[in-house]
Amino acid sequence: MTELEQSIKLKRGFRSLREEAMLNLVRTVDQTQIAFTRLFREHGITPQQYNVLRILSGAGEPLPCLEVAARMVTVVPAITGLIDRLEKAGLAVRKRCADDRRIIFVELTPGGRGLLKALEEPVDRLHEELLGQLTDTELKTLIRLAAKARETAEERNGA
Amino acid sequence: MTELEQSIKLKRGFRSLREEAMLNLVRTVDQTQIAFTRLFREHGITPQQYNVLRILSGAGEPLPCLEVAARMVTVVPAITGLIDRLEKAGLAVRKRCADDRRIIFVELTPGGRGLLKALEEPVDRLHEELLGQLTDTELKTLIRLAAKARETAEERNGA
DNA sequence: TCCAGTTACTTGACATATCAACTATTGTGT
DNA sequence: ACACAATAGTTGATATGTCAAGTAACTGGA
Repeated sequence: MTELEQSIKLKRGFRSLREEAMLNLVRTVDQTQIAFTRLFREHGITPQQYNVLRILSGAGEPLPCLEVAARMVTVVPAITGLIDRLEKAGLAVRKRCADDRRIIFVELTPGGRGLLKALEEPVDRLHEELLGQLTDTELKTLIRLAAKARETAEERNGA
Repeated sequence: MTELEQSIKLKRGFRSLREEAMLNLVRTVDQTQIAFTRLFREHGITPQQYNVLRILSGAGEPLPCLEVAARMVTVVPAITGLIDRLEKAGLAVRKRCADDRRIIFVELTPGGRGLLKALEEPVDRLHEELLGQLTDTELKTLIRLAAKARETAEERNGA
């Protein structure tokens, strides 16, 4: 396909097919995150707080602060305030490690575990609702292409 | 185990194919936005500020504050501070409308226009670099599936 | 033992997003 | 003309993300 043919097919405002793809991805994630943010807010937490709870639950054991941050896309300093707020909300607690006093473990409280349990079904339902129009085949294609699309970025960002 | 499961070190699998797709999308957008954020920072602006400049440039004329916000995924109150900072940086200016004194137009300054011009080539190059591994066919598929994936969300969010 | 480097976090400054509430201005109905 | 609703934006409180810089604790080598 020539450059001209390509440019003709471009929707107004996009400088290239790649830019169009990028902006489509960003908008899709933005829109879906808005829906999840609202769901979480109904339960008194933010998406990031939910991520921390989910990671702690998935690990099945207390994790060091930085380990939690590493499993999120979150930058290190941000984890401090995040855990501060979870602690204030009674959903998690900090526990200093006896062996290495630099390390501070984060642990789910029963309250945190209960909230996660209560969110399981609504979260599943929202995933179903938001992506319900896509067939399994389409979902697999989307997963494959999204993974391919971030390969270069992950290398550059040192993932 | 998929690449994403490895990279975020989930011990249990995804709860559903839809969740896997969702987390893949989020992860991809996060990673690519990190790269763009760095590029913009080298030029002294943030991704959001770039978006405002790009919208004003695309419109070709001054736009009301809320019109700018409407063209972004940005919530109304956030646009105020965003424009404050652009104004302070000398990249845009506010101009009160004479006909309807409630409306405040935002306009690019020559400096803002110049910055956009300087960013054109690096931004194109970054799009090329990040998504260069995807063929045109794959890009089109990705665009189509991403659009389909956000249909429900946009309806729910009143887009 | 002591010091320099590393590691695990925390803090501070700033940009942004969210919602609710507020001001200023305009339009509308009576 | 007056009361009230609608519109355009701003402000304030809170949550989060970014980087740079700081603190506390461990580690390895002279």
